[in-house]
Amino acid sequence: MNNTNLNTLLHLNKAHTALTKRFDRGMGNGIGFNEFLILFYIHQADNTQLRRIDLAEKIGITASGITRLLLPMEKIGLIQTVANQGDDARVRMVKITKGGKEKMNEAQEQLDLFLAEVFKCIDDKNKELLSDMLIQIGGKALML
Amino acid sequence: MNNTNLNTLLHLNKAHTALTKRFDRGMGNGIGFNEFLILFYIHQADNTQLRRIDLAEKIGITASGITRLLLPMEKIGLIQTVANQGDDARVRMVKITKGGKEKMNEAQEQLDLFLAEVFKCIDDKNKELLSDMLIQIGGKALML
DNA sequence: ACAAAATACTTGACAACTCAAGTACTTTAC
DNA sequence: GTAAAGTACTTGAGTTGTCAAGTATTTTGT
Repeated sequence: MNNTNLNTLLHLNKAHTALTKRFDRGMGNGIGFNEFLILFYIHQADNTQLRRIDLAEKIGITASGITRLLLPMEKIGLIQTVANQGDDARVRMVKITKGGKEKMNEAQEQLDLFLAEVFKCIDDKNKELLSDMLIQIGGKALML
Repeated sequence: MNNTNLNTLLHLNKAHTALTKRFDRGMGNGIGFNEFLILFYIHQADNTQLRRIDLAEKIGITASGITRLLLPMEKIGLIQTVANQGDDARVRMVKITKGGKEKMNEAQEQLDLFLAEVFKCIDDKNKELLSDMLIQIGGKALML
């Protein structure tokens, strides 16, 4: 038994650490991979703002982790907390600042160039298939 | 522009965190995912022993991280350091103990069951394709 | 209508790393 | 043959999270 499933997980783990660590040392311009993800997801959201808990769920860390990550980001001026304009007084919306948007764009440019190289040898059809499988895997893992 | 490459990375990131966190809370029987990987890779190696630096490279953390992770594992009796029997006095070989092997087998059984469920909806042909793509991606990321 | 459960966060204590620098060996180059 | 560079590892200090527990608010069930 070659244990294909486990080996796939091993390869997924290695690809992930290789990609994120490559980002952290050299592409982020001072921000880490998860900090980039935070900026990116906020920027994509309606009104460029998101609830902390949704952010946590999207990037796969705990609510407490989000609190910890956002604190220095707010001090540096990459994001800002918006007083709840909805009806729920528990939520604190996070919004991206102009400075945060600039930082994100810089990082994304470099990341796009890098990813283009990394994915160059994979054709579009397979790239789509890869994406779909990863979505399925991630979804299943959360359910079980 | 849908930015497919970046989206693929996002899905990869999410699948990875979902899988490893699922392992950490509930399947490891007290050991974390990286600790499991350490045991697994040592067990697979010739003579069931490995250099610390090779272990670090395999699981994608730094040499210093390995030192830090191995310390409590040796205290608990999952691994043991073997005096260098080679010619190089710098290396400290890590060997898996009987207890470590048992712990690994328990964890691997649970992990295999879990992974079988996660990968159930992906047929063998695509699973192989997925593995190959992940290997390519991980390799490329380290080179660039 | 109101107690119980759930949700959105924050906080203290701690785990799992990283980076830079240091030690101890080994290899390379002249 | 020896100085310089490289490799294998450890250590101190800091970062990036986690988990368990707490607060404040909202939802649910009766």
